[in-house]
Amino acid sequence: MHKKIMYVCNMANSKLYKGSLTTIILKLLNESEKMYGYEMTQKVKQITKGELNITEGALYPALHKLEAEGLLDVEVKKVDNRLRKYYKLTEKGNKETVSKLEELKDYIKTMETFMNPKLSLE
Amino acid sequence: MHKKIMYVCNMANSKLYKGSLTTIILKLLNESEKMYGYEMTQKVKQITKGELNITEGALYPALHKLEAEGLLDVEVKKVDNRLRKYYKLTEKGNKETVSKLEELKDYIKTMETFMNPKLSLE
DNA sequence: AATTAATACCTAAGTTTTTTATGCATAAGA
DNA sequence: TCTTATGCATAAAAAACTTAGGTATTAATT
Repeated sequence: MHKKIMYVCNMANSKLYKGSLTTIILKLLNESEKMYGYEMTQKVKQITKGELNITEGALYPALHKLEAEGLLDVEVKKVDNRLRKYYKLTEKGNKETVSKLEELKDYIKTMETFMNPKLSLE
Repeated sequence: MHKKIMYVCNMANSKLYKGSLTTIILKLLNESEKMYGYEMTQKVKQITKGELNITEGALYPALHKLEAEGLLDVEVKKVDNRLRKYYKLTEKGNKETVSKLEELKDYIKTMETFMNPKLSLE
């Protein structure tokens, strides 16, 4: 009747993943053309070899928000008598993806500056 | 009497910096031995050429938390009749810094996997 | 001389994002 | 038959940050 509760490892135990979920979703859709939520959780787990597990409690609200903002389009399909909600990027979503990936690059560059501060200071 | 309100640019307009403030603080103290809060905001602005501005509303509570966790020690000094609270890493803080920088490296590596997914997938 | 900007600390309300903990339903496997 | 996997969802709580104040001293500008 009741589901067994077992949490594995959310967001790699690291707070750094906070704020990057949107970027991850957009990049996944940029690669795969169309995906459904559950598929994204599995794909991320696979790509990162289990290091990064996005939780459904974070994912679904995020998808709904992106849809409401006009960045994603949804298409519901029934496969094996089970519903799947396929998401894909809109025109606006494509632009936002480019911008988010730029931000990620900038973020990484900035944080690497902190890692090797000697290079940037006198 | 009243302070002019003028916000410049918080956290580089990017949500990605959420969750990285602690890492930034620890790394700054790892480099500089001891620093005070206001000095940190200026240092970060300088190092990132204005791209990243940490707000005091985020910084001070973060410093208090790190102190409460035993990662930082405080020493109050009066300079020019103005108070400064100098923070430095404790033994525990040094270890946490190593661990946080490891996490940052892992995070960057993982996110770069998303940027160049062809390399990691068949 | 008076106002503003800079230095230096602080906090509290509100927002956003994520975690945690559920809920429902079907299919597959042990 | 019971559990795991698939697939969606939400709601309360926690966490982190933004926004918007506040106090006080010193330096710079008007």
